[in-house]
Amino acid sequence: MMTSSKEAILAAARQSAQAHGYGGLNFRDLADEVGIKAASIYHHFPSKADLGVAVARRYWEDTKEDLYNLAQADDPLSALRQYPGIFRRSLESANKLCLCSFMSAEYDDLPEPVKKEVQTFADVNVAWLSEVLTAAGVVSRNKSEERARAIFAAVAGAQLMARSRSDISLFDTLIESYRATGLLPA
Amino acid sequence: MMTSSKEAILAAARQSAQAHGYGGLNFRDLADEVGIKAASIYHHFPSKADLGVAVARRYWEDTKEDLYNLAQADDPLSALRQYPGIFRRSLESANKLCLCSFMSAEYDDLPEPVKKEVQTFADVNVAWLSEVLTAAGVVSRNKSEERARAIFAAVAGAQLMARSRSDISLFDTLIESYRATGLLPA
DNA sequence: ACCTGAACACCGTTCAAGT
DNA sequence: ACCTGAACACCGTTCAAGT
Repeated sequence: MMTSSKEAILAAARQSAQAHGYGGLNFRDLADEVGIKAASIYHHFPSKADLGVAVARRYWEDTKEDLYNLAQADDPLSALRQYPGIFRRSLESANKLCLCSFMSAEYDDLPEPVKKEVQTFADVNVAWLSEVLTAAGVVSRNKSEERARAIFAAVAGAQLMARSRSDISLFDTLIESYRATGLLPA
Repeated sequence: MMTSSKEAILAAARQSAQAHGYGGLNFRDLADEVGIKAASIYHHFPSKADLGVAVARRYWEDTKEDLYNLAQADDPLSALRQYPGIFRRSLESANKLCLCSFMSAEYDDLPEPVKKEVQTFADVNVAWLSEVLTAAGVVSRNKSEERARAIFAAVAGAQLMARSRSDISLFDTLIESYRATGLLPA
């Protein structure tokens, strides 16, 4: 299976951005990883902003597919209960953060088109949660989006806190607390 | 009222770190703001790591005092209801993030002593919440710390999401949702 | 199309010198 | 004590030029 330089750059950039953010993303290390020179990256992505857009877009596209598969494979309530697992997997993978959480922190220094992709990531999550919450009968349709936002923000916060202690079990405990208090369905 | 250079550096560094993170903090811009030269900062802080430690420590010290005052001025339940206001004020101030949320994202690239201060910030918040939750009779003592962590993580997540849309009203809505679901007392 | 050398801008840091 | 100009080594970013 042949992997193009462009795809290899995209994959490496995603890993780096989840660990070091958009600001911490650097072309020399990225190039080393891919096996080309830093300047060569500019042939595939005209600027760092373009790379940032491509990485963030691919990120929400992949997440959207994961969420779709989750909803296909299971009933709404089961799918909902597995949702935090997506954020857990980032922590399992070298204590990495959701790309869009990191970029939300970096909001002030993000090129405008990158900001848009970050917001789309949130939109994709909220739309999916909203749909599944309604289908599972957890909330009425007119309250589902508000609840979806609350869940998304809280799960992202749990991931951030767990990362700051390199402690996945803390993430699990937080999610359990969200269930115990009623933010997430038990 | 005379402000020493050291205090001025500390204040400016805090503002910058809340907007751009530890990585985005740079001595030349900082010096400009204070009205001295970059090299002069080293007279007060021997290295960037030392400045980072000082900023983070001062940050949790100030927060600890704010929390103490909050608990002094009001009954436990009122104090608890005002807790999210601390995070709201950062957003009001040029859409800034909690310093320690930003540094949690940057965890991989933080000097070890800075990581410690970031964790202390979380500890201070959790200890205060735990105390107030118990005093307000919201939870039993043996469950208060778990609940305190959940609230801290969720409120930090709400601030992060609101920042990514530059929308304080989103923060307010999220907090209201936490109240409606029972994570926070109504 | 795909890649690179070399330059540019900027960073944290140091240090001898100035007040 | 407190500050600075100038320099250092390094690194991210860019572009004109190579194949």
